Amino acid sequence: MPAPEVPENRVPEKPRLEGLEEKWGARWEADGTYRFDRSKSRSEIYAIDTPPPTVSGSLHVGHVFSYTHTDTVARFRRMRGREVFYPMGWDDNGLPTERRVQNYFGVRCDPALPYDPGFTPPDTPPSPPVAVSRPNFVELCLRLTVEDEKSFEELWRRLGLSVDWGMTYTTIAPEAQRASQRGFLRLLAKGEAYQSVAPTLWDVDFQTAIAQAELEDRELTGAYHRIRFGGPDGAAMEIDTTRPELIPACVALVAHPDDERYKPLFGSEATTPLFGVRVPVVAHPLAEPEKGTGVAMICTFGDVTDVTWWRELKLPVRTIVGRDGRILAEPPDGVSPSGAWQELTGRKMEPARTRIVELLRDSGDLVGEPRPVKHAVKFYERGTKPLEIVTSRQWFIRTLDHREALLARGRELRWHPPYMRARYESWVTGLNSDWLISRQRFFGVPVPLWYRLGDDGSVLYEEPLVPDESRLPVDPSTDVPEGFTADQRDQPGGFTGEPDVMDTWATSSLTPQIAGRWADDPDLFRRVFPMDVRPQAHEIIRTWLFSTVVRSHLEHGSLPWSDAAISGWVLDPDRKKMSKSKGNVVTPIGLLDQHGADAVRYWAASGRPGVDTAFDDGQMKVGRRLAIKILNASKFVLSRLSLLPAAPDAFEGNVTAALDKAMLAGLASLVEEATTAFEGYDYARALERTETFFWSFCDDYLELVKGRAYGGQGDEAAASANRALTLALSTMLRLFAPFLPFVTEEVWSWWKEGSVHRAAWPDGDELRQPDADPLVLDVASAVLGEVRKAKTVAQASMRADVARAVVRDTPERIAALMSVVSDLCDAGRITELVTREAETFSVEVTLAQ
RNA sequence: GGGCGCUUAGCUCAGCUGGCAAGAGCACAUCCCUUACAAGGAUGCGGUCGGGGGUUCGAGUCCCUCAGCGCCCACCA
Repeated sequence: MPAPEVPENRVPEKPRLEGLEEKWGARWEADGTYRFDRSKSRSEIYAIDTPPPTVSGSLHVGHVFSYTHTDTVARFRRMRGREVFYPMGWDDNGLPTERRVQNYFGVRCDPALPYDPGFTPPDTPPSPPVAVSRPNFVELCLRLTVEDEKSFEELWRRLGLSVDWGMTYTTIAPEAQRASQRGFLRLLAKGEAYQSVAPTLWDVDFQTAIAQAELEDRELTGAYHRIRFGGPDGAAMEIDTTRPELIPACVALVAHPDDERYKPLFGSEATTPLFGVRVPVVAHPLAEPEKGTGVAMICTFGDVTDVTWWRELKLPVRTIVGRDGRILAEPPDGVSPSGAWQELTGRKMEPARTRIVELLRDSGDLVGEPRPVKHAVKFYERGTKPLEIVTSRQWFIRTLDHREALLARGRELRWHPPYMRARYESWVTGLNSDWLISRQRFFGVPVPLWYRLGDDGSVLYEEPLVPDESRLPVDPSTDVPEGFTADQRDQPGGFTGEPDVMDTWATSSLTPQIAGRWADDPDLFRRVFPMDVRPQAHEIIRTWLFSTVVRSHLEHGSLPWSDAAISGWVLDPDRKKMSKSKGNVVTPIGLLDQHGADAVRYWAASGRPGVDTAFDDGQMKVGRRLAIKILNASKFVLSRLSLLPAAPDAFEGNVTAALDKAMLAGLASLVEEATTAFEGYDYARALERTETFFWSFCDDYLELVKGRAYGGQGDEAAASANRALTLALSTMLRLFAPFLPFVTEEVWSWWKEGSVHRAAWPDGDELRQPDADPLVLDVASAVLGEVRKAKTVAQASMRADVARAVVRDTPERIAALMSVVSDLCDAGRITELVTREAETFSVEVTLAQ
């Protein structure tokens, strides 16, 4: 049978990985391969709530790791026939951007300054920094983030993320601000957002309030100071404290109600050393008799326990710490401005502590010497100084009232891996305050409110002026509330703008609403919400995941998504989390240059869901080798086939050989296993199984079938082999496509029309042959292995001829072996194959001379 | 203080509902230029599955307990 004319053989002579990323990246963009079709209905769509990376920093290996995980799932779902809604977002509002802009341009924001339309930043950052208005500052933030976002997009394209780049959002853009402000106003209308003047955690460097979710504990070395107070009965009362500088802020001494030592003193008064202020001795169950002397001083405010005591015992306030972290100029009520106060005022905490210890030692009120102690101190996670507690007016969203409902939402959500839910549970269970969303910062979404001013110029906070939703987004510092004119700003009887912005989480908690264009495109929103999956890292369960659940629960009465896929961290080889500060970060673009995108993705996809994974460039080399192997094996399968460029059915023919059927049966099981794994978000298992199958396919099946495929056993036998080979290749390419999008697309293009990434995910049922016996391939592989071993032991080439091979095995396996004798003899170059029944398997090999 | 996870070859890890005379890759050793692949291929060396106890015909796999590591949470004067 003469081979038909081949118009063009698309299999390259020497397949290479080089150039595939540029080639296919451009093609996917031109063809709109990953473009989202918004005409599809909710049930046809698979919607992903992509984490928007913080653009004021750089993408690191950890990002590459976790975004690859999501991309494999997106590609799987797309091939399964879902229309995948997979936008990218950039988180560009908030403190990180402010800090970067300050350093990059050498500016600082002064909200009191007027806007300067002609402002251009100096060429080199000046020191000290130039003060600029808030609108000027915001302009600079926008200018810098646009640049960052370009480079981020470039990296993601190199990595091969299958996002629709036409749907990108940013958290500072007007659309995001509109969604964020709308969400806030609706909570305000429902009474779920409220303002309160209360002691809150305060960062003295950033000079802003901090939410519970942004706290972290750090171990510091401090010292217990035993301090003598004047007791009510004339005797001394001693307390232990790590913060003696707060003595002037002391408002009471406290002991446990059942503490017999102090029971008689409750209700009487003690006197503070140095300041001579009389403070009550009170009882509260939080005081621990075993700790120190059993008596503690309550200050306003040294820590959150002080706040609890102060609130529950209705104590007065003696504020001594200012918002800049220094001791105030004016002493609190009852403290004399002369004497010890003069020694402390204006000092920061550390110097104040040093000084007051000297004073106490001089006055004889320090008992013994300070005893060093290691203790946990609360910090803002981005901060460098311990947090103080400052009384201020702040905005909150109610969470405590909804604790049970939020726990129920956590149980409704499907977690991958499931044990990650424990982190959510412990966070929600441990909530101790509502969600503080206002920040005294500049580059963020403004709290969209104004306040009426009284005739005396006082701010009437109780009467916020609310903009109509149609006006959003508004900036209260420049926009004017309905019914007022600009010249009434900050005038008695006029209005004033709310100066605060919302915390970045208050906006990013709405990523499903922002990406789905809740405020601007209700039709789209209905098609994508609630979404299918939130992929994210475990460290931000208490912030991003939690806050998103809160917003969706309060606004829509539902979960924001049905599944949460939690990824782990990348650890450096010393098992520490990779981070910039440790100086062990490898740049992602360098990795892609060195190993190639498919190889890097292979490493990433090998990391189990939720599991912290070691950075391992050995794995990337393995991934690269796998990609090369796919090129070469594909070339073998396709290159000699005469009908190559024609349609897939050019390889029509029946699979008749037992060996081919056995291989396809194994492949069918693989497809089912990979599908199940992917549906449970276990991409790593899908990859591992596919890879294992592929290597044994190459090592054993390909070797066994080679001679027959070339026509060594006649046309019909060759047809079976070639049919099975192409079927297997087509299947494996699709199984690998989510992981290795570039190399699979390349091979696909050699013989198929369209993108492999829009091809249908394989179906195990279509591969399975009715009378397949998997044993055939197993036995043949085992015998082939023994023959190879014999050749290796004899230090002979694999081409060496085998004069005679005696296979001993069970009758069942011998029967299976009989159906592949010709293939086996071809592959092993065996002249004579003899079988003997035996209990255990063995092969006796005699090489030809 | 409470909780979660991990502990399997030198290294990085699989091992899902108990059947494994314990697996992969890397590294290492020996051999092989074989027409898919020498930036390859073949073969091999290497582990009493953290310790102890229990359930079971049978445990890396289930239960108890101890230890180490990591993380999450906690009102840590």
